[in-house]
Amino acid sequence: MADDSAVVADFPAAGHDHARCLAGALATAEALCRHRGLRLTELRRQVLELIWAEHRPIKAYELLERLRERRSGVAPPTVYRALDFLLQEGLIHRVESMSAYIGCSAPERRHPVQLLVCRRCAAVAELADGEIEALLRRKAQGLGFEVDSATIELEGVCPQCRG
Amino acid sequence: MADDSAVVADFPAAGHDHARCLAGALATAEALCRHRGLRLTELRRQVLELIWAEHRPIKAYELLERLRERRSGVAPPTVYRALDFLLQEGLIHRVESMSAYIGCSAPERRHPVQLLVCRRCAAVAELADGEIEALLRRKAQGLGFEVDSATIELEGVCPQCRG
DNA sequence: CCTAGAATGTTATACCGTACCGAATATGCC
DNA sequence: GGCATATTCGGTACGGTATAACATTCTAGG
Repeated sequence: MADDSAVVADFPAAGHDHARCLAGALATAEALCRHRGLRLTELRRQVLELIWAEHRPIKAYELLERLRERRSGVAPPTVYRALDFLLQEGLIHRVESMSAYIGCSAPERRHPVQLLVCRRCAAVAELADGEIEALLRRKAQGLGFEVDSATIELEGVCPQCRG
Repeated sequence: MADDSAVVADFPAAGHDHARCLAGALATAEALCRHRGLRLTELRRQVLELIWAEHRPIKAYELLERLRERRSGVAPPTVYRALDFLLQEGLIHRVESMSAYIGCSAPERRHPVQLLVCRRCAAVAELADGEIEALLRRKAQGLGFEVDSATIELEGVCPQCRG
């Protein structure tokens, strides 16, 4: 049980209940914002919901389309502002290698983030592995470099797609 | 000497000789392409030269501007094609977090890449650390995930900027 | 209420990257 | 050399990503 808490979100299994984890994520976000004195407005909540509904990385302009089915006259800045807020509060992550966004599975605490992205089905697993974090920090320190943040993304094939 | 070869390129020191490492990089690229039976055309050589001349991550459209000072009628695809070739052959790396490109300091052999990017001066150090690679692979394997490639970028402050 | 700050609406534009097609150039074969 | 073939390059047009700047609306607190 040395690093049991490292896996924040495994790849979704076959019988995985989407609706349930969506509801859970929204509830957590609501609680978290209340606790931090922030406003999870209707817009922000809708964007977060659309992201979790996908349960895969989703692109900003895809969100824009979906949002337009619910609200009229939504323009890019509207989406990007909501994304900025959610990123800021650690409620979502940006997948750099895809220019896309995905819900964070453990937003209540700040944690290092390592993403495993399947190149077949685009499913994502999320790690918050302290051992990786520590090793990277140690290596950087060896060069006198002080790490502020890290982008760690592994592309490969998930267990489901390996069959 | 467990991991002495991990640091491929440290942050450039004060008295660092730009011209020399540019020349070295071009010579290496030339040798490497000859060895692989590939054509380091004038265009590709010029793009590689512009990237190394900067010695910092440089953006595609910045390269485009610089190229236009030497050639007439250069359009985006011209630059991107050259970049694709150089990326393919491991002669340069893409810095995902900046949408920019930087020369690889050890192109002769394929290696894992970890980049340390200074958020003050944008200087970059390059690691090819097998220990990091192995740890990531091991963690991924724990989830049944098979890693094909990785994007590892650390943002922070370099020793020079820390003063 | 009233007001200051936050959030959102709206327009326009900058930046990053690619599909596609045709021209030029290099390479291998006779 | 002359020819067919494949690679590379020029150039147009466009699509995807993101933000600047300013107007408007909403919200919380006095």
